[in-house]
Amino acid sequence: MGVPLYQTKAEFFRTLGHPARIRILELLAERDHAVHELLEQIAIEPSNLSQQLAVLRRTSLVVSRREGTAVVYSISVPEVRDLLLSARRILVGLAETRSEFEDELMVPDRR
Amino acid sequence: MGVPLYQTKAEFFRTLGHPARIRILELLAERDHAVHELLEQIAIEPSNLSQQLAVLRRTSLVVSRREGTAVVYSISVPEVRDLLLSARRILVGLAETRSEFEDELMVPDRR
DNA sequence: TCACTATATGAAGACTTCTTCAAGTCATGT
DNA sequence: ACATGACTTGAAGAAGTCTTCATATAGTGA
Repeated sequence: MGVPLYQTKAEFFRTLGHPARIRILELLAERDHAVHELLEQIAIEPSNLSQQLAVLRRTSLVVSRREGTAVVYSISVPEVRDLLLSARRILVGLAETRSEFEDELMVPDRR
Repeated sequence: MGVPLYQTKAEFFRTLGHPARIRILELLAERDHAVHELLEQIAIEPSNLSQQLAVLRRTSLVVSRREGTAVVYSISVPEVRDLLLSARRILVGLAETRSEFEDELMVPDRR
């Protein structure tokens, strides 16, 4: 309480605002992954991956558990899937709008 | 198209990652607003508001038109509403998770 | 216990984003 | 033409985020 919702929302979106973190969430949306599995899919340094996982952990978007020698991550809020889908839809919409606009620019006199 | 989708998505979420921009989108999701109307609702300096509107314009999330002496903004992608709702749902979920956890901390020995 | 692999953390410089200030544009009424 | 109100823009320092490096910790098997 105290912190206004729009502030919290902004912080939330900011934690999604990084390519590696998006990829992590997309992979975890499919199924749980150990850190070394994420590392195979995402081309960044291990310590950088760890940092990004830490960001996601801080906001409780993911949780980790140790399994023997590996650490396995999973999404803690399944609704994140909807959000990522929503975002994709919006981006596709924006891309279309933009390319229509570019068409007009390319063929300006054609009705 | 060159730029990978997760990169584009990250940029998109980053443009949502600011309290003023969230408020702007929420207000515009209700109805179109002139800049001076936004200014009444959002407590920031006019030039700051303008900067934030510029960010939203650059990503084509909003469009502006001049109406006489005023400039009126509107949302260009209606799906943004779903996204904001999705986000709210997730945040509520997270808040609940966290407060359950805090309950455990406060009453640790009680089953 | 030691060496090894898997992962996390702290710190620092590079880089980006914010806020504010000063100055600029654009319509309107006089 | 000018003054005014409504907004925008560019620049600059402050504040925040990224990436990398060095170091730390936790299991595992020899």
